[in-house]
Amino acid sequence: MSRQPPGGKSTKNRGVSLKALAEHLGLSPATVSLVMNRAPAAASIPDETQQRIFRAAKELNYRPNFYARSLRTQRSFMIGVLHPDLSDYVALLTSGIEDQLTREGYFYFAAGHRNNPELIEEYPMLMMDRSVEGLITIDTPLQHSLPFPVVSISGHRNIPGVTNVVLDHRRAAELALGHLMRMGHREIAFFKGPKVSSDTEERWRSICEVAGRMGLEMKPGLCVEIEFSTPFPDMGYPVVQRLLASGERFTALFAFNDVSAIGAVRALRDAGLRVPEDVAVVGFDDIPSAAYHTPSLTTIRQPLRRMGEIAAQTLLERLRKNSPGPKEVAVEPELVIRESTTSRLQRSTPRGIDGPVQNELSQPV
Amino acid sequence: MSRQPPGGKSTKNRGVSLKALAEHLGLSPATVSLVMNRAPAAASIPDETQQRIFRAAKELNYRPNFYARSLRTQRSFMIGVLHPDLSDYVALLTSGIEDQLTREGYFYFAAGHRNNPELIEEYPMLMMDRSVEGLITIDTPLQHSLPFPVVSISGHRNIPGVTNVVLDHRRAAELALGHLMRMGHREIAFFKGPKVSSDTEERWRSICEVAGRMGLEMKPGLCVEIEFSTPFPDMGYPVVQRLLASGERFTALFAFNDVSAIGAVRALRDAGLRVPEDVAVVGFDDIPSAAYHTPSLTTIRQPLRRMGEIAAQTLLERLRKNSPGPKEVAVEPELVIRESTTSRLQRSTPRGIDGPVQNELSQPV
DNA sequence: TTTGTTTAACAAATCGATTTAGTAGAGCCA
DNA sequence: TGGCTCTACTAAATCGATTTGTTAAACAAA
Repeated sequence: MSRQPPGGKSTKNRGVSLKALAEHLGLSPATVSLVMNRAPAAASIPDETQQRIFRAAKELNYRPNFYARSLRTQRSFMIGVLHPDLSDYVALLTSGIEDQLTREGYFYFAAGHRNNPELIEEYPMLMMDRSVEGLITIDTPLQHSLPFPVVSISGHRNIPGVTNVVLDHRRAAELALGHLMRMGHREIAFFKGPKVSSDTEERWRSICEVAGRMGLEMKPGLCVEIEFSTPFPDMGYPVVQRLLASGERFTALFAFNDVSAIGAVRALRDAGLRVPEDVAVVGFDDIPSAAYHTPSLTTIRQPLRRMGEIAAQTLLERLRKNSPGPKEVAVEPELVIRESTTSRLQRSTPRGIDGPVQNELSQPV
Repeated sequence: MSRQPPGGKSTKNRGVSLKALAEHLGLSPATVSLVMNRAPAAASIPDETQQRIFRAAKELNYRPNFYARSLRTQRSFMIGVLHPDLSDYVALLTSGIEDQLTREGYFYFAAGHRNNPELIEEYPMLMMDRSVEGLITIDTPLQHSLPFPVVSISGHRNIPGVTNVVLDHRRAAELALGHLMRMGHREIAFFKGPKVSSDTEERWRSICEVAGRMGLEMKPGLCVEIEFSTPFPDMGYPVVQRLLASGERFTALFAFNDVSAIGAVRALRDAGLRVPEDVAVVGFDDIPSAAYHTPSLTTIRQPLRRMGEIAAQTLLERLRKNSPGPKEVAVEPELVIRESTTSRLQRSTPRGIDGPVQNELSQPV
């Protein structure tokens, strides 16, 4: 609370203050402030004086002290962004968030909690200390309400004051399983996400439900759980090794996300299996590199950039209106078919993240 | 300068102020402040009173107003981080930076300029307005000095007040070309990076120089320039298409970075060429997914996380000592040999980012 | 001439801390 | 009693803005 590192007063070399500017002009700080802020009260000040003020401000390169202003106005134009780690997934969301925030003059603090429960608890407080006006959480299990508006991406808890931006996971499961079943697969292995990921439960529930509805049996031996979470493909590798070691037969695999799918593909190939000929693989997210892998990944696309934009817009809207905002905003997934589920002859050139290949085939292989 | 979005006073619901706390205790704000900050002047205050203060602070959940404090002390504990875009490369660096900053109670603002010169000019000013104590730039061509300490990662300009954290590009070129030549390659194609990337010039110069020294001819027809910069592999794809269209023969390719290498591999394969059998490919950076690609990428590893840490440490050190700091800090690259330059029989399992495969072969293929 | 209104500004309080320069009272000594 | 040193605090200035309530002067209306 009172950490106070030594020395260093680099904030000192600031330019002129409002007072100095006013003095230079032979006016009072009040007048200058009113004019600079185009306050209604400045209406009575003659245009000539106003121009004089603006000119002097430019000339002396006057820049208002943000802290002094924030202290007085109780507005910080700061948003906190809390995530587990800077993965591809988070980076895309953050791009979308940043776009919208800067558009309205906001900046953001980002912080990675690495799934450490203490940090998940502590960071929102630290951000509050720094007077953020609101918080966006990404894949972060918040435990309780906070004294400012929160928008949660892929959070699924029902917490007062928190707006959830969520993917329609049921639809996602339908797309993935529908595709695999149309391709003739019946022995499908499933990755269950790591416990720390807040999408895990919801996604798994949806898969089970949809599989049931489609009459697809989910063999317990083919359901494997990812035990740890990293932003790197080593997340999926050992899981497939376990699966293969069990001897259980399967012709397709629905991974938890693209990153684990990539690790899975690697493990399959290292075991001498071909993708998609021996095992078809479906990822989740559609991160940019999914289109460029070999084989390119069939995946359930989350509109990540868009989700980030929506989260930021929703938060700004809540701040503007000072209203509780919606409990939930849903976005729709999309099936992107690429090589990892289709045979060589049928595949086509990947077109990067904005031109997903959408030529779904209706015949099983 | 005076943008003032409407309404919303969500910063309002703050807890007790120092004054309120002092009143509650029947003491003056001065006393409470001295004790809370463990100031030397608090030495004369009896332990019992101190405990009383701490207890009350905890009880009323007193949290100092950061802006008020910053205004008074002229310290913000804020650092700016400026980058082109949130790529894998940037994400890793940023992780390293964040680690070091949070360790000392600093937060950071991140902003992506997307290589827009106006934003490159404007963002440092906006950050100054927000009273950052220093700035870390990543792959960003700064034009001039700034009124606070700056550490630049992969910046190569010599600007007063800017410490450069740079890779030893000569060594990098030696590692890459040495490896390719030992593998028997003589017709090597080269990617020259996009003009906007600040590493481009230095890296290219080093390659030319080392090639000359090694007696390797760089055919103009095999030197292709990447025309645009994205964080995605579509950066390398069209370049290889051009190269192939030119009809010039080559057996190896040294890409600008891993991302463009991945795009290149894809283009080669789409053209019916095998990697590494027909064309060997070397990347640059060693981003996490390089090890998981098919084929896994041989690459020149930059210790990105470490570079981020070094940048942050250097900046904090400069702030602490209020000194200009070193002009330059160099870090060493490392050759990581994987499948994209070695034939199938010789390859081994990738071990993720921390266990690079180092069994360099001395026989040409 | 008096009153009222508009114009063009300013003084001073305020936001919530930090920090310097004091001060009232106790204790001790001569 | 006076003078000195501690002890345990506090008053008040300050950081740099914003904002409310006045005010002096000019002008218009009665």
